[in-house]
Amino acid sequence: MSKATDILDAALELFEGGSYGSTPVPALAQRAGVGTGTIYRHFPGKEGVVNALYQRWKTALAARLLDELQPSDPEATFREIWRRLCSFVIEQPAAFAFLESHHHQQYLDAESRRIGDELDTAMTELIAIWQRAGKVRSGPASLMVAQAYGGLVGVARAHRDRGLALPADLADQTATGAWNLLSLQHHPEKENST
Amino acid sequence: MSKATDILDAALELFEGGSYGSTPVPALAQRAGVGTGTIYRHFPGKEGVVNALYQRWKTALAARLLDELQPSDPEATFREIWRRLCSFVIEQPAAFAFLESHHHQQYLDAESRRIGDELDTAMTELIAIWQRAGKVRSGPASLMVAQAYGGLVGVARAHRDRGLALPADLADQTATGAWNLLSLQHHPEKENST
Amino acid sequence: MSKATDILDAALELFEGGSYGSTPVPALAQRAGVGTGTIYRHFPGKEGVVNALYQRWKTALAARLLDELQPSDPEATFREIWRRLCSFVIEQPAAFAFLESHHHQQYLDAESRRIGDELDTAMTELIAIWQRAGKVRSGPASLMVAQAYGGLVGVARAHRDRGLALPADLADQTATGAWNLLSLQHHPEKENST
Amino acid sequence: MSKATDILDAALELFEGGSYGSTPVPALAQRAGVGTGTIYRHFPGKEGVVNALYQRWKTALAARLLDELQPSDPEATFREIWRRLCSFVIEQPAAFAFLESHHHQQYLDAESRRIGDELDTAMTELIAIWQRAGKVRSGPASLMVAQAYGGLVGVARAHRDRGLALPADLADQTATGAWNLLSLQHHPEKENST
DNA sequence: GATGAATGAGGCTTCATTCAT
DNA sequence: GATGAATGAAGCCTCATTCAT
Repeated sequence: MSKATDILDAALELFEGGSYGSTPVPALAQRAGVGTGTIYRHFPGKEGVVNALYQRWKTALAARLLDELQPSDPEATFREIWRRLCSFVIEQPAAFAFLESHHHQQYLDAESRRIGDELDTAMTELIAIWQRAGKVRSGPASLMVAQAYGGLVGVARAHRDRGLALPADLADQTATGAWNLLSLQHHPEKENST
Repeated sequence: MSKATDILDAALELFEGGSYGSTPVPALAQRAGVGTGTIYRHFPGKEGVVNALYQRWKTALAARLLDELQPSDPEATFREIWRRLCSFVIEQPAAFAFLESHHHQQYLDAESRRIGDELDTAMTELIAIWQRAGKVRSGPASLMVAQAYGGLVGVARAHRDRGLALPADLADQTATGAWNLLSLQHHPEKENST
Repeated sequence: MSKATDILDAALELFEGGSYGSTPVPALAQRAGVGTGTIYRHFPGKEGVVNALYQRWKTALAARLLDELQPSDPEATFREIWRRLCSFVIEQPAAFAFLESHHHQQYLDAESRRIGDELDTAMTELIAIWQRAGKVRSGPASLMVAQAYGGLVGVARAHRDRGLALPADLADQTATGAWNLLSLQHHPEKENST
Repeated sequence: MSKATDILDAALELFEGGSYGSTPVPALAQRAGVGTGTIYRHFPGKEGVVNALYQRWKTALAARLLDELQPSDPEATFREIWRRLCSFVIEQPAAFAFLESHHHQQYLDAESRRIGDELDTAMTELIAIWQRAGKVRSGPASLMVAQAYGGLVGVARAHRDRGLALPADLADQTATGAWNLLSLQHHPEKENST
């Protein structure tokens, strides 16, 4: 199985920036240190590689965020999830960037999409529960998740594209702001006045 | 010049989801209602089209955000920019999605990259100024920009990928949270206690 | 349409001997005097070429054998069909050899198989009618067709493979023998004695 | 040497229909119940297998037809050969089909071609002798052999391709017709009249 | 001797670009 | 200026063969 792992590791390096479409299979093989044909002994084809890679890391991310999560009050739970998410981003920025830049791409198969949606759904449902408990403001839960999660995606992309350093206390710097996206009431009447 | 505009409009529809690499030029020509050869009378090639499209919309976005911006206090200025940004997302979600999914792609030329960075830089400098004025918390300005801006990108992607409705008061729902990402102090010591 | 015809003509020359599987598409393009990509503008692919070729010649053969066939007594009708068949073999030996060496090959599509079976069926039914009229001996009609027709296939293959000359009076030399395959009673009791 | 025989038996099953070109060596190995590499311990390669198979069965066929053939008058001799030929077709239809569909294919080596031609030549010379003895009509002997032999090939192909049953008395049903192909005079002047 | 994972040359096909009309 | 048929370089993939086990 070492060859399959080598191939997936090489694929992560090469596909990370969204260059799946423009990376030839021989280039992937060379980076993995195997022959071109070896790719096809371990995966059904190029799409098989990108789907295996997506599933591998999306599963790892979901496990990281949700495994053995202790029940607690909403804000503490959110901060714990956020801390885990930031630790994943810091430890695996390439994998995180890959997952985001390949989300909902047309070459992902049904299983990849299912796994991808599963995490989204779990997060959105958590928010909805907290809304019913009065701990999160009203409004579309999926919009809040998208904004909070997207903020961290933006940070990861800035790291990859422009070399932004990821501080060790990333969670500390961003958790309060992220939680406020969910909990703080907005003041539409005031925002429209000048 | 109507043909060139038709081509760029067709390109926006086809490239939006990141399918630049897998869209054949003849398909672009057909969608634009012109002959294949006509593409090459108006653009140097396929990369020429995507670069022109990127520059067109990045320029439009920058103009929308910054033109005739009245000097005001930081929070009001931020809210005004945010309102303009949300109006752009709502009016041109395809263009916004295109800009994000093609950010820093390898086929973008130097001019496209320059224009892309220009807006990032302008935003980051604005934050830095506000930091020096004590209106924004300390920390890496580019990280804050990345998180706030990325949050809206996440919303736009959820709209495109999962059909999330973009509410008319999107700016109202998100501006306060976004501003807090920049202004609120975080409390690292508390986050580590439970 | 000239290019499509050029391609089919080249394909007949190259595929004739059963070498469909081992003829590269670029070789076919070169023989046809076109670029490799041009094949794919006129046919869905390599299998599309061999199917179009099969249907073209099988249709031509069927038309040659059956069009405007005057009703007559069985032997005269058989001799007329045989004469037409031999004229086809003499005029188009390559096409006849191609049809036989590709009969029932796995890459033939449903339409090709249908056309191929159609001619077989028409011939077998004609024999069956003549059997009921008492003009052809009893026994499996399809076996008789296979033997008579196969005899001419053997001649065509000997022409192709070993340079056997096809005499202008091929029909005269072979028609009586072919008719006797259908009409003469055999004498099993005598054949088994020594 | 059992492994070599297993490989040849598997090759006969797989190559019979003309699918030599499209059958991968690993598939052949699997059907034979041996490892892929084992093929190369017993044969020089894929072409070595098909040539060995061709020579094995062509030799077997020639031996069947000619061994211990008692001198007799031409018709009796022909009927004996024909009876042996039909028994081969009935007992080994796959081998007979294989021999015919691979006749004169380009991947056959010199030895295979020599053995293949040898049987053709022996038959043609027998006819020529009978012609000089006045027992067979005048005309190209190789054409007569081709037609008679080809008739049986047609029957065997109809068996394989369309499921035609091979009757136990195949020789009885076909021998007289086949002999008449050689012996009966044709009547060209009559065939042209109506 | 037997194996089958690994290889890479070569096959089929796509598509960005050209150019005669 | 506009067109789209033609092109061929380059991509994905197969499979005959090898060789370390």
